[in-house]
Amino acid sequence: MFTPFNKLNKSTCTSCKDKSCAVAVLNESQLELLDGNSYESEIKKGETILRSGALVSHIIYLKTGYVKEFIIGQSGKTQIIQIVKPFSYLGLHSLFGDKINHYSYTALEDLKICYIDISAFKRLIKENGDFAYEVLVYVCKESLNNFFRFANQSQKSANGRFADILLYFSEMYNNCNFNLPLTRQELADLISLSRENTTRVMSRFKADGIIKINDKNIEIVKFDLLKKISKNG
Amino acid sequence: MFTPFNKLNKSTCTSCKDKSCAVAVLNESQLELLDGNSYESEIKKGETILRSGALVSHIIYLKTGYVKEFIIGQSGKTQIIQIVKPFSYLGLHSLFGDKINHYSYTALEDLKICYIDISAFKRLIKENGDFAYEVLVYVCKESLNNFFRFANQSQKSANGRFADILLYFSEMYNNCNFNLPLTRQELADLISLSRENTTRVMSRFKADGIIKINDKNIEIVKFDLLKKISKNG
DNA sequence: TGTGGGATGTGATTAATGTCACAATCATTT
DNA sequence: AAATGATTGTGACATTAATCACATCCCACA
Repeated sequence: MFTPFNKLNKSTCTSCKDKSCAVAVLNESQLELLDGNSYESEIKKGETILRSGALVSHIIYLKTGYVKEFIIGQSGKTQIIQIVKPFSYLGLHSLFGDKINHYSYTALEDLKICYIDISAFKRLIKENGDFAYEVLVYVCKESLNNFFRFANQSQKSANGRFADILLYFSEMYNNCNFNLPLTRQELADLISLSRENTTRVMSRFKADGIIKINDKNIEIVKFDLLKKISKNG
Repeated sequence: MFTPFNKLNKSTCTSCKDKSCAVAVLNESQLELLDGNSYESEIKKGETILRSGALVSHIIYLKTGYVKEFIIGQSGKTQIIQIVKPFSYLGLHSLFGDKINHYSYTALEDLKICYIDISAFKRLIKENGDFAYEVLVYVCKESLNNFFRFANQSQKSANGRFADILLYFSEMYNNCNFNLPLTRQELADLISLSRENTTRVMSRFKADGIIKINDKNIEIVKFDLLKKISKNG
């Protein structure tokens, strides 16, 4: 069997154990099409995966690791949209929008991604309705989640926002004890506060015994109180 | 030819002049399927079209008129997500999410909508890849637009937010002179400010000769200055 | 004609948040 | 070892926006 150059030492899409929900519904020949139009790559922590403003030639599937999705606003301030989890697509919204990428993505740790050619991806959508349906589900869910966070955030004060983001991370890692993948500044950019105010809220929560802090490590001690703060403030 | 009861005096989807971009790619038999699973309805100004929390049995296509899309946050405050324009779908995100509707919609004026049965809609997506593609384009564009607004808004002060929303409306109506479809309170809920602060900003802009105000009617006088304010804060 | 309720504008006050300044820590480089 | 720069915590202060209070205005309706 012919093995394309860029597939050396790479798994095929067919045998991939990290398939997305959408790719899971593809048939054998469609998987081969995907396989012939995608290639795997490794990214080092801190590297930029995709930059806002770039033309979209590939969409990116995140196999392992966490990624920061952000934009730089008109005033030059950074706004972090979300922390993207494994098994997600990067740049998908922009692909179907206007072909220009709208978000920037940087790796929060060493990670593995797959580049997928956009024309192949589009062809799969048009050929396989179940695939299209799953992509739609993905896009809509993500959109709903992020909007819910944003909308709630804009109604809350600093305490409520910080409580929210702690719950967000504890849910993401499925653990009350986790290592923040962000600096304090990035945390601030995620909840739209100043860095100083963010650390102040952290100190207050620590002093009140709601959380324990050890550099990047955070442990939620009073979970219920945190939920109450998230709700009321 | 048999005419179903609910189609009396209604146009068919085939002859509809207000088709969405997605429906425009359907073939004859698919249009008939759509026709058999949708019905038109009229809504009076102020009526609720769809409520957050309801199970999604139909999606709604907005043929004419403007609609307010909003959620009520955990604290009870209202957050308006966007003003939905004609030729848009209502409840689409929720359809592909978890079957529960996440946004509420009320009519800002008398308007015409079409209810479309969700199973028929899903069948069209799975049957016709071009249709699915167009639906994806719609969802992604809307998502990008709204995020862009939200992300920018969260970085701006009251002046910047109000300037933004004036530009938003003038673009929507394609006119520097327009009638606000919202009360001052709703305007405040759209840009996440208090009602009082919103009117104060309006008064300031009026005093500075940036806009003219006559009740709900607003005329943008100094367009360039408004853009500058929007940009700088 | 009068009455009640919603919407609106504005002043005074309070609360929250951003900004500035500075010190401490740590990792990396020279 | 010294130096540089990034990150973090914290106090003082300035700025901004929310809240409270109240007066108008307008409209629907008795």
